[in-house]
Amino acid sequence: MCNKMLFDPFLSDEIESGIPATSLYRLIHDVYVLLDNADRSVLAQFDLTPSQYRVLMLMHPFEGRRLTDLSYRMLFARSTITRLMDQMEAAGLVHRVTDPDDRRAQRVALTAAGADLRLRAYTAHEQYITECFAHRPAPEQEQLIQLLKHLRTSLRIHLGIQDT
Amino acid sequence: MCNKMLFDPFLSDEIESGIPATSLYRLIHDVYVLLDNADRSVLAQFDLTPSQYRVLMLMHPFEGRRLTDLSYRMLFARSTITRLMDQMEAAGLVHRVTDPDDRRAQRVALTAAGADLRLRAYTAHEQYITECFAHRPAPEQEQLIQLLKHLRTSLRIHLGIQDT
DNA sequence: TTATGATTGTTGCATACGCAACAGTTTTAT
DNA sequence: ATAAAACTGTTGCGTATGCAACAATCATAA
Repeated sequence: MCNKMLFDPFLSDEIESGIPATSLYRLIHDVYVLLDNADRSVLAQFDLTPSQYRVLMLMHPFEGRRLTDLSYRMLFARSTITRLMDQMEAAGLVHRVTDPDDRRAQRVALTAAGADLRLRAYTAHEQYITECFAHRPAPEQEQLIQLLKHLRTSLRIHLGIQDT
Repeated sequence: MCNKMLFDPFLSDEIESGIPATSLYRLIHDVYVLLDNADRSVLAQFDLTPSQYRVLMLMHPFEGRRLTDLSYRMLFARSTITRLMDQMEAAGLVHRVTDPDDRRAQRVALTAAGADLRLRAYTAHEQYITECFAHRPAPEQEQLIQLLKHLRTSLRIHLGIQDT
């Protein structure tokens, strides 16, 4: 992690287009990278990587979740989910249960410790994120949310299905 | 890469807050991931990874750039830049020159092949990105750009300096 | 001037992730 | 009923990245 105030990952001295799509793309990238870097430090306090945090948030508090289900939702390869679950199971956050209806499948569910960490991490993370955005007025945030929701929907439709 | 229409990385059945900051955070994440996945396939046509593409765009067409400079701009570790440059030098896209003013430093500059690829990749990528966003009306795109610019500035200020 | 500290790029090591292959299981087609 | 296809989770392997340590060089202080 190498930060100075100079962060400007896309400023090309030559190609600096005024093309809206490219500007938009760069902005989303920059904002994501900034947030991701910040995330890491907050979640490290709970010994969680961003991926572990995300999958923790996806766990149903009571029912188990299928690994494949998680991989679809996170856009991760199944093997990555397997390893994430290995880690989190070793850390005592989740436990695997074989699915009674499908003997191929596993279901992973939160342990008590997992549910506890989930809540604590969420609380801290949510507070941190709120601070990050606190410097922009509330109506602006709301407007951004609406616009990004439209964009996300549009992208999901436009970028159809691929395969493993 | 494991896509189905089901992409929903943050939909937690239990914790689904209406907190604006969290929604905003999730949206930015989701949009970034969608775009990043799409990126990869476009850039692969030029044998470029997203990182290689980014650093290519950062290269000055004539002058050399310091590796440290690139690492700051990309928020990458210096070692990562070293290896990126190793690859791109091997591919004949850039070449290293020792800095005459500072014998510690290297400057990397585009080769003719690098400049050529840079332009071709940029053109294709820009066109693709434009298509991705084409489903949202232009004024909406402009509005998003303005809001994200504010946000990026705010984040850069708020998330100050760390160190390696 | 010299000694101490900072900076530059590189390398070794660890981690996170995707892809391909696999065996076990279920589903579908014939 | 059975063969073919699809799906599930796992493992091996390759790649991308960060961190820590390092030598060479520069900058600063005494």
